[in-house]
Amino acid sequence: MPRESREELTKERILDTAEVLFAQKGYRAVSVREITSAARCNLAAVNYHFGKKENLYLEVFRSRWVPRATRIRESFRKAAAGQDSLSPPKVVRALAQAFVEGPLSDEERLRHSQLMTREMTQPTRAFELVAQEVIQPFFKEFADKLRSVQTDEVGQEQMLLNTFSIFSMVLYFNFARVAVSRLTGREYNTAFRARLVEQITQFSLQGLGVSEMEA
Amino acid sequence: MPRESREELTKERILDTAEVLFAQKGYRAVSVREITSAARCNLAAVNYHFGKKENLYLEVFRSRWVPRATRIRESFRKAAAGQDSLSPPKVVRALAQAFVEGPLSDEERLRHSQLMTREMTQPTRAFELVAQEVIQPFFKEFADKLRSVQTDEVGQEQMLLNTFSIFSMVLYFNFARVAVSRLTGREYNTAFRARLVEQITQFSLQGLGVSEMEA
DNA sequence: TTGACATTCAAACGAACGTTTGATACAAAC
DNA sequence: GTTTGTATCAAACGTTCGTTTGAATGTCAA
Repeated sequence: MPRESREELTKERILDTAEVLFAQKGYRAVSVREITSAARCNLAAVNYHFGKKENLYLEVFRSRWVPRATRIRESFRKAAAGQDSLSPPKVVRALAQAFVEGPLSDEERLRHSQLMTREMTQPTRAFELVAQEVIQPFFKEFADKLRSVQTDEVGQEQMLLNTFSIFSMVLYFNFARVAVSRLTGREYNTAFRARLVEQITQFSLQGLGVSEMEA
Repeated sequence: MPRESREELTKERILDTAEVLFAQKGYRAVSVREITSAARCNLAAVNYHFGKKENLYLEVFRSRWVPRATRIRESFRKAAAGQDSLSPPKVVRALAQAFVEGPLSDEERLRHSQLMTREMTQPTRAFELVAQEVIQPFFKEFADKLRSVQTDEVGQEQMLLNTFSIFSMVLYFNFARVAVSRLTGREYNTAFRARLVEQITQFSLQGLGVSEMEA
């Protein structure tokens, strides 16, 4: 058996398994023994390939999470570019679709949101990676695109907060699916996900159907 | 020294300390030794007063989290009742204020959101308590109040999803404050919290300032 | 065939974990 | 004064943790 393929097989298997378990239970709740036995390899393999457990966690973000975030971003870019003429509703819908219906499988989407939510609630060293390489550039791209098609002038901070508002819904409907499912009584199937895209888009764009403002 | 006060002092000190640490680091990442040494009591005190670590975690929700959630709910009720005539903007603003500027101190608010977010992402036995005694009745009360002042008819599921959308922002701007602070460059002081209430209210009610819908 | 290198493995390391134990201190009840 | 029940304490329990070790195995170049 060729050397490289064998080496990579174990290493890749550990990364795949570790990502699933870290997303499900969090860093501390997953033991190295649990990872290696699920990945069908020896206990010492983690330390051999990654040095220590913490490095494995970082490598999961580098080699799995970031590429997947890039796929989402490209999906958004593609959905937005596919339109003849862009408008704010189309940009927002493209974002919601990329995240909720996008290129990921259902399991991937759940994992992705869980890992990201974990880093947002209690940042580790992986947060630097996530913030610099993914969140910041993505926010910038989305805000630029939205600004370019909006008629009225909107300040930079207002733009950023609007982006956060949209992202909060996108993330929430993914990571809190247990609570959402329980309270709505609906499973996260294709129909419900389409419904959520509609909800995020419409809610972001027309609020609660109230035109007059001020309390 | 009277019997009850001594007993309660230690027990209450453990609960206070445990809540802070569980909120900061999560259940698994906090050891019983860490709690008892921070609470200045003996290691065995946790098992004496609560039986085991898991029961302590549940008791934190029962005796600390739920009462605080009740205070928030009463704050919302009061803010909404204080108005002469209710309107959707006033109801939404009352909710955002109750959560972001409400009766809690800044540390309390952070703890509250962190514990809730943890239970939403990976529910434990505490989630049942939270869902039944707090989230469900609160959602119902908010939805009823909003429906009663809305002119047009809105379905029950639509109402629920709208509530989720608002709550997603409220929760997100609390629990993800590290990310929000980093990307906006603003601290979570009084001024910024007032700004966030404005953002949540306005965003919920008028969207992005776009009146025409459909993509 | 030999030597160098990469990978896997069973076994063990010390440290930290949740929990239990039995002694001690102390206030109230008899 | 003795008994009873509650709370605290130091110490130890057995288990699990992340990590290390050194031998065994396999692969390729010389």
